[in-house]
Order: sequence, then structure tokens, then C-alpha cells
Amino acid sequence: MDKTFNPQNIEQQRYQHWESNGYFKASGEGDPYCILLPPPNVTGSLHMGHAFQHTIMDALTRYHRMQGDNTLWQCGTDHAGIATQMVVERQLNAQGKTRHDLGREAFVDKIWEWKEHSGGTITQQMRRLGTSPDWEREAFTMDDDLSDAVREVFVKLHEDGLIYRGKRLVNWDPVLHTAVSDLEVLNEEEDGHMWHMRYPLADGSGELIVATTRPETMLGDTAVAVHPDDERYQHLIGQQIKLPLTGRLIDIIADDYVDPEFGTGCVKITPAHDFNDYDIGKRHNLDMINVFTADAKLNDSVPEAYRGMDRFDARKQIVADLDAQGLLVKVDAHKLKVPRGDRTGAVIEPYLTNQWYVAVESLAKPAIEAVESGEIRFVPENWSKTYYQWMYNIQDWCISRQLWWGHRIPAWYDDQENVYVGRDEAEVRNKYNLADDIALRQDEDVLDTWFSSALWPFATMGWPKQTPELETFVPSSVLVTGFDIIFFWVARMIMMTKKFTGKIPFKEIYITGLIRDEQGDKMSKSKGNVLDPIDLIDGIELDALVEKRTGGMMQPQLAEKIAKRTRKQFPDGIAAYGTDALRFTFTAMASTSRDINFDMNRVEGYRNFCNKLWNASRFVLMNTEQQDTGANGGDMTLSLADRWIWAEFQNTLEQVEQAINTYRFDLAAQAMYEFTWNQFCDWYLELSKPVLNAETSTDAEKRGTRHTLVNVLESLLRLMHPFMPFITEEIWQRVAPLCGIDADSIMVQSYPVVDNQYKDAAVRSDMEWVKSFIVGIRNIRGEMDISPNKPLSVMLRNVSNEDTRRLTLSEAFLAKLAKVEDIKVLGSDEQAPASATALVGEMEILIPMAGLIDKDAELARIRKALEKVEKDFARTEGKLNNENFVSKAPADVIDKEKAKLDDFRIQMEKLRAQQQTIEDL
RNA sequence: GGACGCUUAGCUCAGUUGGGAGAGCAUCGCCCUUACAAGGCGAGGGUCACUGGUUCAAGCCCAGUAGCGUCCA
Repeated sequence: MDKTFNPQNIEQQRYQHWESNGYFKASGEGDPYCILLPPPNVTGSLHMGHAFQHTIMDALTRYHRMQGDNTLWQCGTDHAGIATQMVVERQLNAQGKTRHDLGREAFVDKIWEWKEHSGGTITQQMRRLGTSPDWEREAFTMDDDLSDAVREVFVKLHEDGLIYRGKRLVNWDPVLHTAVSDLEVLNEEEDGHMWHMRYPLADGSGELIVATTRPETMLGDTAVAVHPDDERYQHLIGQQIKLPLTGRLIDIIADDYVDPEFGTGCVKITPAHDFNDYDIGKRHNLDMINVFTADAKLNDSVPEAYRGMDRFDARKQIVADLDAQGLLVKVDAHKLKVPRGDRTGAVIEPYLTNQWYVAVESLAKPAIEAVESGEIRFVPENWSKTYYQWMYNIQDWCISRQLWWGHRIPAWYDDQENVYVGRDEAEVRNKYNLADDIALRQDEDVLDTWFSSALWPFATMGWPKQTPELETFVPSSVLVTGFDIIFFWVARMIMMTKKFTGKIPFKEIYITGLIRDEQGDKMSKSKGNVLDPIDLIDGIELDALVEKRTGGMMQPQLAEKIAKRTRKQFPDGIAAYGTDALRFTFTAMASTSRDINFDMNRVEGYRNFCNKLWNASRFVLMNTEQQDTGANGGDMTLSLADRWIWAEFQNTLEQVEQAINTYRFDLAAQAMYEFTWNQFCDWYLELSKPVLNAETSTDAEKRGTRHTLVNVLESLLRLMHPFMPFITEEIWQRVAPLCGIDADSIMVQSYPVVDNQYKDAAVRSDMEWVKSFIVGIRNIRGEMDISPNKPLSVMLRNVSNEDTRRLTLSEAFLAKLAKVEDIKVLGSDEQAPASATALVGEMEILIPMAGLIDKDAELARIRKALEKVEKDFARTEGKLNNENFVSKAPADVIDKEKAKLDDFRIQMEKLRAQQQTIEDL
């Protein structure tokens, strides 16, 4: 074995071995356990959030697989309508073409072509992470079978009256020429203006002043509204305004929506271009005048002067024209929320179009009940509130998109615009009795990508066919995802799965935190703080990293800032930490917190942990390979240390099991780390040395220790495998044969379980005694500058029978680990020389000072210890002197305090006596 | 405006039903001891944001305040 752990040498080939041997497939035996991968965007590449969540999903999958469950991790990608269309369209643009040059069919072919070549990025990256989904079942939302499911669901919902077509105001992306959902619109505060405009009354008797952030929409105004109780305007209600620039007459109406306190208390109403105005328009039966084209240019319903103008140019022109006519009162700086499309960044336009909708109310009800009844459980529980808040206020879902890439809506129109819904044209003709000579054309639009994603839990299992998978893996066990898609996806899966299978899609929803940078900022390209998980695995040179972070950046000054920051933070680039270190980092950071600040220092720390495990294994192998490890029988005598490490391991198992079952992976990681480093390496390996190296050890003793070394390590590897798959496999391959195990891979071994015969509280407290003996001496060495190599003679005072028993068990350990060459037990009447002391319970360890120990240093050491004990004593004494405490606290707490007080008293007495002795020198 | 969350060591974070403040990293001292210097041994470091309340006892429960953050409108 190499002297240091080199992950890059082992990972890829181990992975190929697992995959080619079919170890990722469900076994078909045992209790079903299923995780659905939230399908990543097919255009996507693996980011830190994926890496984090995939680590957790894989840990759960491997854990359950090793527990013997019938474990399936269902993976796949979604077709990401807008994103994918944009990627391919951009490629065409680079060649000076547009999708319209190709036509719909050829363009869609192009996308499929792109998907074949470039669509697999993320799945390849998932393999680098060591994830173990069943790749043979990999699904894609545009696959034939999933598309069948989509059509089936659409038709059924339509038949149930839950899908309808309507002309509504939608969020329109004028760059993409499509509707987008509320969830795809980001509302960020931006600096803008508030224009105050004069609207003259039609009869010339006066005017009203209205304020707006969007003056260009005034061309579509169809009313001015005031509050019904606003005394200033009572007399004007029912009168008319002569709308400037157009000369149209519009009504002055009264509506509660108007806030009389805001501005002048008069609001211009543009029903076709504002969501609130739309509602008012409906209430008052106002005309809806659409003034924009699909590009957000002004259309033919406006005065000729403005036709064809871009909306922002029109704004300038209209403001100028109003000003020229003396109708502009003032312009104030104003902060406002501007809606922008999350893909294009374009300002989203409320736009009146025909779209398809899902009526969600009746679907939402059972979906809410599923969570309320506890059938589906959020972890952490609190996220259910977010879910409810959304579900109680849920709006009908606009599912049509004006794109070419996606599931085409299974609806056909005749020349009279009558609409017919069916699985295909033939079915439609049949179903609606349409003669062959009636021309039908299919709806041009496609469905929202989330519509197909919502079917993921059952469509990937073969629905609408009745398959065994549908029976076995619906509901799945747990969904691991981020809170950002509770609305987008989680809620919709619950609704659809309930509707079409009658079952819930998953029993638990584990909501992970969001990965941020070390300062708590969201990782984003524009901030230049993005980390690529693959770079943490393989490492990356500084220049390449800078290039990656600044490449393709539009603003050069921003790029410069990012480059500077990157060079400062990573002067030597990023080291290759390996997959296991990265995965363990994610595991250790998976607490209940909803923001996770990713700290590179921790990756390094866990890389070191891998190295520690590696070297500990080297030690074990050096002492066991080609030696008798008891794998084929033979007498074994277990030392105190051997029995202790087994007992300690049981304790660790319990902690890890408890932690995994409650989704506290951070605690699981901590327990594994603590055991491996602080118990197994720091103590047990050292304690094994005296047994293995002493000539006086019997064969049975050596065999017992070798057996323990190799078997504890083997169990530990299995314990950690779900979290660190590669290093554990690599080491296990060499360790397993020494345990008499003949098997191909650790990943199909059983997960370790607690064995009560190894639990031994007495042994654990014996070892605590040994440890505190050793630490006491090391402490004196450290503070007195006595070399760890210098053998010491020690004396013991106040030795109980229990101490004597433990002493005989541990003499060899003490000799080796504390470098004690001689131990003398003092009788009660024996005089001790001036010594430095340490306490082990009530027993005193004395190290004679002659030639070794500095009087002042020892006094300082005693004073420090004394101060601490005195403080503890005072606090405890105070409690016990408090009558309220003694009368009201439970008896066991009082007893504990009393025992503590005694303990502190004894320590104080001993330290004071020792202090006196040394002062008297 | 509504909802939720956070504030514990220099940094990143744990802290289970209330009962002796913890880890990793960083820092300081000693050590290349035959698994590991990506290491070993030892040490220092906290007004648990603030105020008040409940309680024999509060980092933990309750109320309020401040600061930061996220989502929804």
C-alpha cells in the first residue's frame, strides 16, 4: 500500500467494476426501499447542491442495500423545455441561423441529436461521485413510455374536467415568446421611477392625477379607479376621463382595491397588462385592450405614432409627449419589484393569451390531507408549514408553453376552432365522430416540463401499465431534495400520484440545506464563487479555475474582481481531495440547518481523515497479513484493549444507526470520525502494539489481538462504506480475506449490527481508568518538558483493590503508552518523596521530582488544577446548600450532585496536600 | 405587509426529555517515537446576540428587543 492515500488511482476502476457487475440493481428480495432521484436538467452539469443531495441519497441507498432491503434508486433526467431549447438555439445562432430556418421538426431532431452527444454530462459526473442508482432504469421525461404517461394524464384530467383552456393574463417572456409560471419569475427590487400624470376629465371641468411606474401601459387604460369612500373623489365616480394621447373616453370607477393613502388615491387601470388591474377589470366588466405584440413592442391598437416601438422606447416617447402637452406633473425616483424571467432575465410582461390550465383545487385537497394525516412526513418537520402555505393558496396551473421542445399538447382544432382532446388524432376522430374530411390541426404548444416531472414517481415505474415495479416501489421511501422545489415539484408529484395511483409518492421528504460559500453567499456565476464538485475531487490549477469562473463573462470589471478574489482564496489552485473526502464533508455538514456554508478547510480535514484511515489500515495489514488472524480457528485470548474496542464499536454502531434513522448525517459522520480517529487509531492501535511485540505474549493473545484488529477494521469499513464508498472498498479488498470472508465487493456485504455480547460497560470503565492513568503522566511530561522518550518510575498512593485489579490488567499498556518503566505501590504508612502528581479517581500517581521536575512549574500546574476544582466544588456546594434544590430536585439528580461534591472534595484535599509538600521543599 | 429561520471559541458548526459548555479547522509549546508530519503528545481560547419571565436549575422553555437571512404577497 502507498504511504499516503491517493484517491485518483482507485476510484474509476472500482466504479466500473460495481456498475458492470450489476450491483446497483434492486435485489428483488427483502423489504422495498426506493429513492427517486429528482431528475436533473438534461442540459445541466453537477453543482454543489446536486453533489450534496446525491451523496445523501447514495448513502441511504447503500445503507439500505447493505441491510438487505430490495433497494432501488430510480434515476434519470428531465427534458428542461426552455433551457434545452435555448442551448440548441444558441448553437444555431452561432451559425447565423434560427430555429425558424429549420422548422419545427428539424429543430426537434437537432435537439435529440444534441441530447445524444451532450446530454449525458451530469450522469457521467454522478458516476464520479460514486453514486449507485440503477442506471439500466435511467429515465428521460421525453422517452416514449413517459410521453405516453403524459398524454394519458392529460386526457384523463381533461375528461374529468380538470384541464381547461382559457384566455387569461399570464407571465409572458417576450424573448422566449412563451408563458412561464409564477415560479419561474424572479421579483427583485430595482431602481425605477414613478411618473405622475394628469388625466383631464372628459367634460373639461378638471383633472385627476394618476401615478404609475409603467407609463407606456397608459395606452391600454380602460378606467381610472378611486376608493369608494374617498371623499375627495365621490362626485367624480361615474364621470369620464379623456385619455391623453389616444382621446379615448374611459370611466372613473370605485373599487376597494385602491389605497386612498397611496399617491393621489387615483389609479389608472390597465386590465390587459397588470394582474391587479385584470381582477378589477373583471369586476367592473372593463374592456381589455392589449397594446403589445409578443415581442413586447406596441401593436396596432395604439395610435400610429407608437406602433412598432419597443416598450421601453415607447415609454420615453410617451413621457416626452405628455410633458410637451403639460400633462406630466413630476417624476420621482422609486424602488419597485421588477419581474424577470429566470432563464432570460427579460422583464416579464403580463400578457393576455390562450393557455391550458389544470384546475388544482380538487387535486390539492387529498395532497394536503396526505401531509396533515402524517402519511407523508417532512424532515425537518417545519417544512410542512411552507407546503401548507402554498397549498392553501394554490392557483390554477398554467401548463402550456409556446415552445417546440416538449410534450406536444394532445388537442386538435377544426376550422371553427372547436377543440378536441385525445391520445392521438385517430382517437380524436373516433371519439368525437369527426369525418375524415374534416381538417384537424394539433395544438402548437407543449406542456410545462414540470407537468411531466410531476408524474415521475409512477411514470418511471411503468404507469399506465400495471407493472410489478408500480406495486413494489410506489410509494417510494424518501424524497431527498431542496426546499426551493417544494412548490415546483414536490407538491405537484403528491397531487398527481394521489390522483392517478391513489397512493402517496413517498413516505418522507427530507429537505436538505442549501449550499452556500464560506461567507454564506449563494453560489452564482456572477459572484464568481461557484465551486465545481469535480474540481474538488480531481483538483484544478489556479489559472484554469480563474478561467472557468470568469470565462464568457459580459462585464470585464466584474471578471477582474472575480479573478482577484479567486487568486487570493486559492493561491495554489485546489488540491485533489478525492470523492470520499468530498462526500464525507457533505455528510458531516448535513445538519438540520437550512443554509450550509461550505468551508474548504473541512474538505481538507476529511481528506486527512481518509489518509488516517488509510494508514491505520496499513498498520493493521502489516501486522496481520501472512499471520494467524484466527480466521481458521485457534485459541484466542482477548486483552482488555481488544474487548474494549469491540465494546466501543457497539456504542458507535448505535449512534450511527440512530443518526441515520433520524436523517442526522452530521451526527453519523461525527460518530464515525470520533471512533476511527480518537478511539481506534489513537488508542487501540497503540494498545495493540505491546501485545503484538512482546515476547511474553502467548500465541492465543497475539491471535486474539490480530483477530480484533482485522475484524474491527473490517466492520468499521462496512459501517463507513455508504458514506465513503471508494476507500472502504479498496481497503476492504485486502482486509476481508484476513477475516475469512470470500466475497467480491463490500457494497453487497451486510451492514454491521449491534452485537450485545460485545457490549461491556465494565471493560469500558476499566479502559477509562487506563486512559486517565496514561493521560495523567503525559500531562506531567508535557508541562514539565520531560521527553516522551524518557522512561519514568512512578509511585502510587491510595490504591484500592479495584485499582490493583486494573493495574495488573494494564501494566504492559502503561509501560508502552506512558513509558513507565517501574511502578511502586506505596503502603499507607510509607513516606513519598517530593513528586509531581496526577489523580486517577482517588488514586494518586507520583513522579519523583528529583532531577526532573521544576518546583515552580509543578506549583503552577497544581494551582491551575486546584482553581478549576475549587470552582466546580463551589458551584456544586452552592446547589446542595440551596434548600429549594434539595427539596424540589429529583433524588437521582441530588445524589449525582452529592457524589460530585465528594469527588471534588477529595481532589481538592489531595491537590492542597501536594501543594503544601512542594512548598515545604 | 405575512410566514419561516438564524445569532454558541478567531473561522465553520454540533449541543437530543432543562441538571457538569463540545467538535473540526486555526493558534501556542514539545516531538521526524518502527501506520500516518495530510502525523503524534500537550495547552490556551466562550457575558451561549440582548432584556425580562417560568423553574430549585435555562444555551435549551415563554415573551419582547436588535441584527442577519429566506420564502410568499
